Amino acid sequence: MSRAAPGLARDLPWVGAREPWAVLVSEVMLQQTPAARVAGPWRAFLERYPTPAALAVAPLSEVLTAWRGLGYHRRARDLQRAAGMIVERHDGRIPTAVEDLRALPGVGEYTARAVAAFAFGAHVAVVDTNVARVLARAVAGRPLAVREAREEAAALLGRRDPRRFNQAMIDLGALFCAARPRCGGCPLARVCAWRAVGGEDPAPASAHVTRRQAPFAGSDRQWRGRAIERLRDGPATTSEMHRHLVGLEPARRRRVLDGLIADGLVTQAREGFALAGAPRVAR
DNA sequence: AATTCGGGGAC
DNA sequence: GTCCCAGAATT
Repeated sequence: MSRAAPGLARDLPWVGAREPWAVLVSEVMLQQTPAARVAGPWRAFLERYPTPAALAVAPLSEVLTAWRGLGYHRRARDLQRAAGMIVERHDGRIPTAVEDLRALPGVGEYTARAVAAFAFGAHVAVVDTNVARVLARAVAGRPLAVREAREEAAALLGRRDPRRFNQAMIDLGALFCAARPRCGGCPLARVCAWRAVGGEDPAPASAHVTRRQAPFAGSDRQWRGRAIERLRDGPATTSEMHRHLVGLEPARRRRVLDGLIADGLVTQAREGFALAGAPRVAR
């Protein structure tokens, strides 16, 4: 495995990986999830599901358990659906074209381009939250629209190696040009447009990347997570589930559980609830 | 264009 | 406590 410049790149296991399935799994796990938290689950997931075909035939309940610690459980569902599409439509191999990658569930503009660049060496630039900050601050010194950010990234890429360029941009954004800037030691400090221009931080208003989130405490999201976590230990009777969600008013409890069922993450039988796709257990 | 979706670490 | 994380789908 190749490795980016020591001292700049973080020690993350997927950096330098080129196997397309491994790259796709990493990029999906990294969506809105701190990189440091992904490392462990990524290795374990690939060991358990080394190919798209292996994931496609697994019970979703098992996949959701392998997803523990990552959150955003619909990503796991979509990744499994993507694996099924890869098996059926692409002969089990990850498609190479950005357009075909983009058609997979859970694969948006960033992820499609990241897989194309990192797995296949395609000559495309990625713009994630890290890159968007670097472009807005160091390059432009002003807020950038989504389209402008993509154009700036492509222009900067030029004829460089897309793997190293994109990784370097991401690492600059993660290590120095972070949400809370750490300009001391930043390799770009001498040429940074924002430092030259001054004024307000141009990053938050750029590229629709830094959006504020609703409070998590007490939210439906928190209760959904609590319900999923309970079901990772196995099926729950209705009363067991209600006991586990104590403190949640019945109307919201119904909404939360119905939402999980509508998302295809949970099934409800007359005995109670279980993670979707769980093998039937005789009693 | 605005919401929804997890959960934990940094501060 | 607040902020934010290698976004995407839905409404």
